[in-house]
Amino acid sequence: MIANSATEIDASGLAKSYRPGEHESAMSARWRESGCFKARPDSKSEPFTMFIPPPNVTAALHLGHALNNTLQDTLARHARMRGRDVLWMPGTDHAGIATQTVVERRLALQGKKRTDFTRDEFVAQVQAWKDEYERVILEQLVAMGCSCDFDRTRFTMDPVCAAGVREGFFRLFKDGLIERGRRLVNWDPKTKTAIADDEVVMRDVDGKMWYLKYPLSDGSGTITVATTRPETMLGDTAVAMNPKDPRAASLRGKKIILPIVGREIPIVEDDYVVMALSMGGDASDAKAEVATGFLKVTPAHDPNDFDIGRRHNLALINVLGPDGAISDRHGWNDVSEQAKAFVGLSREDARKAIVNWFKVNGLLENERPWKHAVGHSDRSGVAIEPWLSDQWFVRVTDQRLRGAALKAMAPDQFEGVSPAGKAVGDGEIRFFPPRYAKTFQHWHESLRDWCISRQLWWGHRIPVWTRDAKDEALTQSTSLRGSEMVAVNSKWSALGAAHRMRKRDDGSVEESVCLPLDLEHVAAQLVAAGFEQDQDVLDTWFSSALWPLSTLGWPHPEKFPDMKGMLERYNPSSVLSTARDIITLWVSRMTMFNRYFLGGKVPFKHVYIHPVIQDGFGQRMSKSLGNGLDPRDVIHSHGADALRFTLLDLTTDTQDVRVQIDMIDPQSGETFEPEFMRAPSGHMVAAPIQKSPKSPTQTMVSTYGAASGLATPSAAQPLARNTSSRFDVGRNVATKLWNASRFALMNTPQPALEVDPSTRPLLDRWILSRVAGALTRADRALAEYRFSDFAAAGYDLLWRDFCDWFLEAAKPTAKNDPAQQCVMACSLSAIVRLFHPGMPHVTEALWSAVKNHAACAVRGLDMKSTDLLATSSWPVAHASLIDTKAEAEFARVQALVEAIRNVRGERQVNPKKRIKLLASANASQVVALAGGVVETLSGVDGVLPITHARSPTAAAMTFEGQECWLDGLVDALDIGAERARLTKLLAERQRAVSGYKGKLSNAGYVAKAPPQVVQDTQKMLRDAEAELIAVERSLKELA
RNA sequence: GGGCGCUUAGCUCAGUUGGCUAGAGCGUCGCUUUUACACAGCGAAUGUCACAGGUUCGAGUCCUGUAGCGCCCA
Repeated sequence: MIANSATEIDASGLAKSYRPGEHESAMSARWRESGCFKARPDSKSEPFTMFIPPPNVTAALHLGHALNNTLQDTLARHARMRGRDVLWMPGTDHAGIATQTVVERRLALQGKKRTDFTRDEFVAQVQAWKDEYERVILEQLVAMGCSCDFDRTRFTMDPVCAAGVREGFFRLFKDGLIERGRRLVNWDPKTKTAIADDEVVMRDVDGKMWYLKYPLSDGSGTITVATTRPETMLGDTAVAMNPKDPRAASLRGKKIILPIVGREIPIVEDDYVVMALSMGGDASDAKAEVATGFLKVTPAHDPNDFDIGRRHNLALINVLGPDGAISDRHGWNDVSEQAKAFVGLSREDARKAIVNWFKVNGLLENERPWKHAVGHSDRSGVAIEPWLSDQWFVRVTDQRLRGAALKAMAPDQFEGVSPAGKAVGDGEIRFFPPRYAKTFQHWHESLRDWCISRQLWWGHRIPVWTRDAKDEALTQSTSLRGSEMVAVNSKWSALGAAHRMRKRDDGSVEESVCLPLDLEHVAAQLVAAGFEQDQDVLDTWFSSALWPLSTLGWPHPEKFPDMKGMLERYNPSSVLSTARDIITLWVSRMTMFNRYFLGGKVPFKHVYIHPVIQDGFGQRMSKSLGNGLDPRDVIHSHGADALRFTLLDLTTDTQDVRVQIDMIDPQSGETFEPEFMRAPSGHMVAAPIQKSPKSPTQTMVSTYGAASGLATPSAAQPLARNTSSRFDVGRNVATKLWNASRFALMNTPQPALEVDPSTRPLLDRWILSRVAGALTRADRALAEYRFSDFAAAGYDLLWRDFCDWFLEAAKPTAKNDPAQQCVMACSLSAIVRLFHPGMPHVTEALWSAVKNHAACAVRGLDMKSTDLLATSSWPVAHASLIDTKAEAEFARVQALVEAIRNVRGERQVNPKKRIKLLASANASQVVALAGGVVETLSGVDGVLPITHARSPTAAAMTFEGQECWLDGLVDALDIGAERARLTKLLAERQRAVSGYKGKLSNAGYVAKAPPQVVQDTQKMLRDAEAELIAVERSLKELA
């Protein structure tokens, strides 16, 4: 019959091979229909909770997401099988700047701008983008097998989350933890918005150091300042020097006439100034070498100068506009005739023009190349501009926030004396791997206030209404200190709003009213009274920081029918699994907010930081390099379980993981290693055009080629998708699991009995002990978030123990031994369960057949079965199942089998050839212990005493220091080959003997090492010596 | 500049209180298409554990220093 043999069902009840595509969506459907991923708030079981780090709706999930979600799902499924009530909360993040930017970029392709639309129209466009990608993301999670409670899927801007954001902002505002201030922010002149410190990436730039001469006002000469930013000199309000500088005394009290502008500015003395090398500067400081000892001070355009300005009470003169161009409309009032020429120039043009002015006027002393780090916007890529503007800040440096976060750390992970007290939540957060606790701690110790306003349209609009103070009496009665916002009592506060006032830099007074959600109707009254709602939206991380609260309906879960009791039950969560760079952006802020809003409760008990996935060259995967992998492509080429298993296997806790990129030939479907080249940026990338491995005339475009625009995919030259042969491991495991299950099931027709392991032969006791050991190993690995070890526990049990030894050894016996069938079926059931958290689809597909053996049991191995594997129990092995004696004995069996196989392999004997073993005393004993297993596994069909006559072609071997012979291996002896084999063995034994002798001749070793270690060495020496003698004798006989 | 890691077989990585004649997977080389699996089985080869010191009876493992790589924060 010519049938599709792969789909043919055999005696096991399973198809002949596992094809992921034929099972995955069916399994997903079964899980969904059963509702088994739903949290059970009413259950008595202990909850196990995770909040998914909500992926940005900017794009589909990449391999890093696949990794993190695989790890979380493995934990979730493991916990579920162990009877926990699992809530894995899914959702997505609106990702303010990032999403707005992708939509604006798409509009730009159509020649349109954001400002061509009204705010509402534009937001609707972004919303459409969000809907599309949210759907894709959720589909990807389902395709990967993630067991999220999808009915509870949240979005950071949905009404439930928005209510939390609104309340969080209101409370912080009311409590004085949110304030407005004119500060230097990281301004992105391209997107025209402020960005947070951690959205700034430092990049080394090949710039220049310019040396500008500034004349002293008394005409006594000039001093030279060194600067990398000459264009900001228009805003200089002082020149600073180090008080220790030898020239300080003679310059003290003098003034400078600022060139171009003509402004008279003081010379101030400040320790911050780096002294010139020639004036006693520190030779180990690279800056001393380029420094002149004089620093131009521009408080409005440099954070360090801002600090100097504060110390010396200097004026802030802002000479730049929001687009980064020189402007006289943002605080620069003393524009001279000469300076007017520079107004309106971009910062790049202004730099050239200023430098040129100094050159022309003989005031440019020098210029030299200077490599230095410049902050760039993570989003738009342009250099950020420290810029003065009114922004909203959360005072995270307040002890109620920062202090609470530090106190949350587990005391033994805190460096120094832990501040944790006995309050709720103190000392409860633990990091895995522990080294990341330091990152968390250091971040808080050097924290600055968090700028939360963004000049965007996409996001949570700031719920504050502002106007110039109008109520004179109220203003008079309020004691305004500096620029601090002060709470006032008013008709608005009487309604329940928070009303605060502050004095602006220019002396005018501003009043702000923040409305909680339930006072939304007051907004109209505020507007009528001349208030205007703030135009800005909140930093994305503000809503993310509330994720563990807002997704559970905080502050009013009673308003949402399905959230009753959820907050109390599922917050804190069990573990947060996330990426390294998120510790500062997210972990910290969730900790501060959760503790602040929930009476000290921490948002999670454990924080697991997963590794970063890199390409084969150790580079981060990125769209522009085209070196990313789409999980959907891997699922297509290898299957979801292969993807998952491989990712688990790669996740060790010491190193980031490398996944080298391969390509799929779109014509043949074949995977091949592409040709790489060095991109102009210095990165290694796949060459834009690749040749087909099958037919070199056929070409295709790499993802780098398409991303860089160096090649355009077409019908003749299609785009080649990325994959990686790294995922072969996972695919192979799925296949092995499938085939092993089929074989085991074929050999276990109807075992319905309970077996007492102690009545079973060595082989059976051994495999059950191995199952128990693997379960212990797997449980411990997951408890410590060592995912690679979890994967290895399953792999070793399945492949090495169950397939290579147990199934092979049981082949001749199982068919006629119901008890052994029971052991086989139960071991298989345990293995399939063990693999389920990592490889849910293939195991669930197997379960339809495996569960039919639920009637058999092994005493000491507890397993409960349900219709679905996902809800069946995790196997529990009692201590009685661990049989150290059986393991030790079986290790001897394995050693003997391997010794025989070694000789067979070396002599290239056909595996089918049956041979005779002339066994030593120990070997005979092991053969007897094994009850036929040695013969089965080593192809021996007769065991004779060592004294038995042997043919001239027999080969010598040793076992446990005793000589044995194998006879009947070959028809004619190749003396040369045999001599080579024995000579090699001889050298090996000699090396061993001298090694052990050396150890034992060391008096210190014998005297100080533990007796057991010394005894072991002595035994190994005795065996090695005996074997050496045996090999020597064999060699002699050969000659 | 500060912090955190990493450097072990051709490649990717394990190696949990120091006991190791250093392991796995892939790749390589033999033998085998044996009725679970060639996405397989059996066997083999391959390492001055980055380098230099130190502690110790004993160091891949602990300490110090050097070099290179990576990430985070300035």
